[in-house]
Amino acid sequence: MTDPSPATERAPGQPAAPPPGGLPGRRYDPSALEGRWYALWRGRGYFHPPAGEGPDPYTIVIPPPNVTGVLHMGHALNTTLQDVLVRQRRMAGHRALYLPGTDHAGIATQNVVERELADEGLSRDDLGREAFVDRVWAWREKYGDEIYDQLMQLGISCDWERARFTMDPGLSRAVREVFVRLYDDGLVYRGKYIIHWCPRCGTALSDEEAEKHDTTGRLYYVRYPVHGGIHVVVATTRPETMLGDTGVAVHPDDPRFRDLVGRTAVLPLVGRALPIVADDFVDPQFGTGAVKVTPAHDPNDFWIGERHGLERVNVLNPDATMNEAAGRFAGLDRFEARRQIVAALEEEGYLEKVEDHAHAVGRCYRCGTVVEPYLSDQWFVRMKPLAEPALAAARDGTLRFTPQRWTKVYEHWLENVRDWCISRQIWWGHRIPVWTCGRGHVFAAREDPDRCPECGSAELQQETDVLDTWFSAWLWPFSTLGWPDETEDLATFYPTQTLVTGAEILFFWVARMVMAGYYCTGRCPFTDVVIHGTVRDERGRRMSKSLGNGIDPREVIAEHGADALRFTLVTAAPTGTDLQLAPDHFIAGRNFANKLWNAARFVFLNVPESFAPSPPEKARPEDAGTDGAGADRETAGDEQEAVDRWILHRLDETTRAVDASLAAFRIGDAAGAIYSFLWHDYCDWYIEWCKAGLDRPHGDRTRSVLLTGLERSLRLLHPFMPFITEEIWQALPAPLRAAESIMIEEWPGPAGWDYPEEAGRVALMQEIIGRARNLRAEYGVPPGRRAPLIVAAAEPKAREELARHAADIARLAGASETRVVPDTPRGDGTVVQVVRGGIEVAVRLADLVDVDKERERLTSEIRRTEALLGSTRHKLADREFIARAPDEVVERERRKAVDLEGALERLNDLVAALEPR
RNA sequence: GGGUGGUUAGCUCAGCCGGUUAGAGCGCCUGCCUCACAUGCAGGAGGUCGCAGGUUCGAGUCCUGCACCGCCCACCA
Repeated sequence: MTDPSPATERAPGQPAAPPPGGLPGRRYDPSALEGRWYALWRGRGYFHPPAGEGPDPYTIVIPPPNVTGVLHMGHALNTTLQDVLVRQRRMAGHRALYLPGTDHAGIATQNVVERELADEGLSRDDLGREAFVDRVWAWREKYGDEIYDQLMQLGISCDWERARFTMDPGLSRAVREVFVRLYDDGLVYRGKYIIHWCPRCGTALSDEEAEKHDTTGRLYYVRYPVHGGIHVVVATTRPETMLGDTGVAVHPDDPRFRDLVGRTAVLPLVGRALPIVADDFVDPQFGTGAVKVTPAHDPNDFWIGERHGLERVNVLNPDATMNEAAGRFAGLDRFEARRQIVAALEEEGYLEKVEDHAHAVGRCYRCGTVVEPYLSDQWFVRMKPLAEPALAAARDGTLRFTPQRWTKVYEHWLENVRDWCISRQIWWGHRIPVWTCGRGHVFAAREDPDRCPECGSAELQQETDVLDTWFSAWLWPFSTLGWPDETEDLATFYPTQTLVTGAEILFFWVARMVMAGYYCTGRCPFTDVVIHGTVRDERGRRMSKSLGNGIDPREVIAEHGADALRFTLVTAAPTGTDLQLAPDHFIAGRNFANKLWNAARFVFLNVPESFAPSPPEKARPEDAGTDGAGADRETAGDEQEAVDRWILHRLDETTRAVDASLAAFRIGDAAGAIYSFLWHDYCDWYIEWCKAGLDRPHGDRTRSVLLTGLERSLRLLHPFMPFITEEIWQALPAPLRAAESIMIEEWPGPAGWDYPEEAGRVALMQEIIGRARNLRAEYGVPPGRRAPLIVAAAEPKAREELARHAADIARLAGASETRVVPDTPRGDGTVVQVVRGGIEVAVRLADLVDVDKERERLTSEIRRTEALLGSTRHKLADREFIARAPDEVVERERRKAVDLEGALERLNDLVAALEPR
């Protein structure tokens, strides 16, 4: 960050960065000023709202990025959207808190440090638990705040004094508090169930952490002999698990197997006797209608086994190699075992057939390894009771989703929620606060205990597992504010208002936060959940490190500035659907910044430093009145007044549009409205109009409007492009600046500039000018050539109005003068364009171009075009060409032909127009 | 299997309560270095709104069905 002192030392009203009377350069250069402003804002405490009594708070908590992370486009989008909302509310007078922080990301971080260790030829076991955890902490100390620097570069207005980390002492205390409460309430339990096991990470995962990937696998049909020469055929996708089979199940009503129920099958390769049981779970339609039952390796089989008292035989080691129960296959990796078992089955005549089979395979969300359903002792949270208030909140509107459709997804998950496996067999994280004493008493405790509360035994053993990283994340909205203590921060800023996130963590995080919010604080932790899309590359692929298709936000900032990045991201993000981004897109944001910069330069060049702007008046009732009254009054106005009023009217319209869009979280629309106003209304029309208006009698009024328009636009734009708006705003005349920074300046509301009559009139003139420009372009009029523009209007009133603006119309249309007449002259080579409301514009071609020369030019152009079209058509008729040329070349030729046909038609029309009628 | 989003210009997308001639940005074509900006200005070309029905005076817009693409969920091994 750059030293802020140059900006702070500036005397009031004396902008230091831009030289007095103007802004430097024809191109906006963000590189130097962004860091300077950020340091200044932060130094002045704008990011740090006080707790306690005061104006309405507005709180957003950041979805804490993984401490291992570097800023990617997803973060840039997510945090920019949040920052827009926070900055806008801050300007609107709220005590806006944007609370930042990072997540310890248990498995992910442990993996990173383990990889680092591996490079040194070490494993975590070489270090031991304590040393390893120290090592992770050291890693965090070194790299953990990197993402903060990156967020600062983005201009995110987070309260860094309130930054939190999920393993902070305070948050760790909150984790323990919740765990113990849940434990005491009977909502946490321990048990031996089938969970998702990642053999690479060596830990259990929650259902959500096992990502389902559609895969084409194989379905193996295996014959299991039953005594008496008959056999039963079962189908399996994981033949290696058959070594753990302890039964065969069929549907109770299936006539094919009625006689088999109660008998035993023999497990091939192993020889174990398998009871054949009848169970409703079995689908007679699928496979052969008979299922091998492997209670230790399949959740369904586990429950079948429970119902029928089948043995559980675990054949896998935690690293997914076969264990000693696998007999001669022991020691093999699961997939190698699969190959060998299939081969053995085939050899021994047990394999009936193999079919391709599409199914979903779970993979570890951290390392991508195929997870194994695995029987083990784990800790779970009973979710049903917690889900109820969370579900009610969505149903009764306490909790709203934007876009709304996510409500259903959220509800569906909660309605079918299953218990949450929260224990992880890793070392980095919150260790489960449960102890067992020497006499077997098990208890949970908020503080590390000295002795067993039941028997006083000092021989205590703490659980070795740590908690799922989401077990701290689900407390985030209140643990960060001091909970379980009744802090002032908590009282002031909780519940929060808006949660902005991607859909991919709706279940992991959002739904669970709502559950924890109700359970711990009795309140919904936020009122609005805004779901934005995923950032994809130009081919629609998710941006990711492994694909190498990511665009690094830091590079975009370095090249184009943070404002350009923010603006492009926000405008490219449609509400709730994914956004595709090519690197070029950021040029649009950069260009807009440059456009604004130069508009400001124009204003400063045309307003003397000493100029004292007077605020534009509000419309009085008669201004906005009926046609008659308005028109009467208008006859009194000067020629620039309508345009001055028009731009103010448009500014108010824009202000309302921005407010409406932001209120509906259509943040891109809000940015688009400001863009369109600034570029197309303010720059393209108003500034051009003003170039004459400034020298007219009411030039100072126009100067005031020019300044007002710029100043209010800057405020509207500030949440989106904080740096450039501050830089320009600081160069404005002092009377326009109430606050010391635009960041804390008042958010503009509509100012009562309702001038629909003038707005309509200017729109008409824009159209007239547009038609006139079109005539010039169509007939290839050389730039310097001026000729009278004829504007015909039947209505006397309309003629009167148009006559008042004749000079501006002529100037902006590039005409020598504007002749306002009752009827359009016909014949004599006069060409006409219809505007609307009975108004037409016309020029005499002979005034503009040499008709004979033009006819000649057009004729030769027609000949050239015809020749080109001929050869293109010839090509397209050539079978050889069609067959051999690449598709896109043929397609290009096709389009070329269409274009040429259109051009030819136009040229012929033009020639016809040259002839006097 | 269930759910859900999409299909509109060459590309990326708007299009809200059904209502003028379907819009924007980028790209493309033509002409301009007009003293705020060539990161710009002006003009222009380009669309059977996925397909088929239906409702309606009127349909990108509402309804039904279909197709394709995507995402989420799911205990048929």
